[in-house]
Amino acid sequence: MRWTDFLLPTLKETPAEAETQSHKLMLRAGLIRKLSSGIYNMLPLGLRVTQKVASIVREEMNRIGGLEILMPILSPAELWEESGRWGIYGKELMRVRDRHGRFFALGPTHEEIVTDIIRGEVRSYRQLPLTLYQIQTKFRDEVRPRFGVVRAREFLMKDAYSFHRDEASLAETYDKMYEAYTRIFTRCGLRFGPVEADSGAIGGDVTHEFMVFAETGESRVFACDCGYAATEDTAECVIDVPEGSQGARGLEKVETPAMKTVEEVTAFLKKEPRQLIKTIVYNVEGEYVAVLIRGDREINEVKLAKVLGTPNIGMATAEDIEKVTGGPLGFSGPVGLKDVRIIADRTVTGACNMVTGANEADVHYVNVTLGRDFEVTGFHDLVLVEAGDICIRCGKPLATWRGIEVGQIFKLGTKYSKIMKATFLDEEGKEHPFVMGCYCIGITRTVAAAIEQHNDKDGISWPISIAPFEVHVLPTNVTVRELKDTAEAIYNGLMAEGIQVLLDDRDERPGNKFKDADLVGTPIRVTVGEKSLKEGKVEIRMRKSGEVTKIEKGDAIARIAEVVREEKKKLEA
RNA sequence: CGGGGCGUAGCGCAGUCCGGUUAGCGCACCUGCUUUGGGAGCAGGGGGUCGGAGGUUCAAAUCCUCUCGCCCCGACCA
Repeated sequence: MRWTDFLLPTLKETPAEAETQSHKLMLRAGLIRKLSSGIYNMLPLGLRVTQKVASIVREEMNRIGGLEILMPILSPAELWEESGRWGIYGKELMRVRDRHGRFFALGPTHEEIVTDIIRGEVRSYRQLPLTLYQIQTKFRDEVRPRFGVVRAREFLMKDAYSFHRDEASLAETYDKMYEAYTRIFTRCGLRFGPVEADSGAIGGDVTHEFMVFAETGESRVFACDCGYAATEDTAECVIDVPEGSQGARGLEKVETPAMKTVEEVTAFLKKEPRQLIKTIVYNVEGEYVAVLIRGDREINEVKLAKVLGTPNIGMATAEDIEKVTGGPLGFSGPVGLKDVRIIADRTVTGACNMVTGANEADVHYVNVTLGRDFEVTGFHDLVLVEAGDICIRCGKPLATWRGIEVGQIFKLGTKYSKIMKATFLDEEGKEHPFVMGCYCIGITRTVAAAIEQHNDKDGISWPISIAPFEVHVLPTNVTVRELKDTAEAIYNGLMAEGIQVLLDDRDERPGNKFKDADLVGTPIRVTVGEKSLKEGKVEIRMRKSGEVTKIEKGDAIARIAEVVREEKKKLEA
């Protein structure tokens, strides 16, 4: 491609709206332009990268036997009502109405639609397993679109769905997907990690998220050298449980004037936060539940929601707390608490001689002991893991890092097939619901994640597998005949080798061209300038290392083609 | 939805508090000349409903009311 025939609008200054490196660089290097909040135009350069990522994904899906299909973006409300998600998906589901007043959803994901296809077309166990996938625009009315294409309201996603006769078959496909995902992100040149995760609105029990390591990532992950890795929502850790209740001292009330926080109370009583039990009252769909956790730890609300069996939980208001406990906010405790379900984190197991609120203003209890002074209906793992906590697999401390979630794989089971009555017949003619899995990858998000990992002060530095061009040919001055002709010859020669080349044939000063070349980030740059050409040479410069080698003009095409092959080889999975 | 901030040329901004020339600067763009190895110089030029609507005033980018959009922080997720 000749630059002068292309639309590649680079920006010297960063638009004010951009916060993260990937967003800034996608705008500056002319990959995208914003149309509206969370909605982007994909310019030619951006599309080239997106399509490269998509084709790597397609190759790997096909390799494990996936069949590509294309489902419509618009889907009738009835299908969503059947699964129950028309109601529970919430405001994130974009809805439109046709001229007859019928409602449609703009697909955020397609479980209902594939399930509908399969229940119509597949009758026999002989047709299983079956994996269908598509690469398509998805819509989610995000509460807060952010970071450009990373959290957009309209984005490109690969979504695959597998159908099985039993869990064993699902497990097999799940493992193949896991490996395919590993190959995909490796081929894209990303540093990433699969982590155990929460299944959220899509449902199912077993699920892994694929995280690309990035400082600006929205997700926090805990990981251990032994291979254990999980998101903040699901991470578990070993809790040091104190000894039993021998040595319990007598329960006592103490004055704690205006001291509401753990820090205030423990400092006043000359105790450690871990000697106190926090009591947090939650409003669970109109009912109140008191949740106990040791004073030095925080509650993980995702775990709590799972234990309570509903995502609709929130902290009770100050007024509700007075009503429920009889005391003001900040002085709640389990002792004498009536008519409220009390559950506790494992840190409360064996609680002895602890401090708690007394459910009256400015008073706390000391020497509170489990079993003697209060009871709980159950112990659960509700703790929010922190860096340094102990790994449940190997006993070493957990490390923490941030990541961008680029894909997730789920074992759905029969959640959708049961409710939508999608069944097949086994050898004995017995009817069973399909066992399902679903597997997605954010294609446009992967592009952003790649930039987030591969950039420096000068711009993007693409892994060659997803670079919009493999080689950037840069004549320093196109008004000089010899420079122009040499550059053109190399350009044509490389194209004949099947290499994707961008020729900067603009009549610009060299400085501008160098700056733009670094910004756009093509991995290999060939500089055709007067200095070297006098000696009959051209220069190869690697974008990532800055390393320059001079080569004979006559060897250029063969040598460059070789460098391209070497670079590609490094990213093979 | 709650909290904070911003809308002035394609991009980045000043001017707004304290109303008063023809609304300004840098970059980008067009023409010409010079220049050509890391974001050139000179000269000339084009481009604005000052987000929108209403109001106050002799006079509004500037003051008041309403409204729309965008960004950031929190609850969501590929």
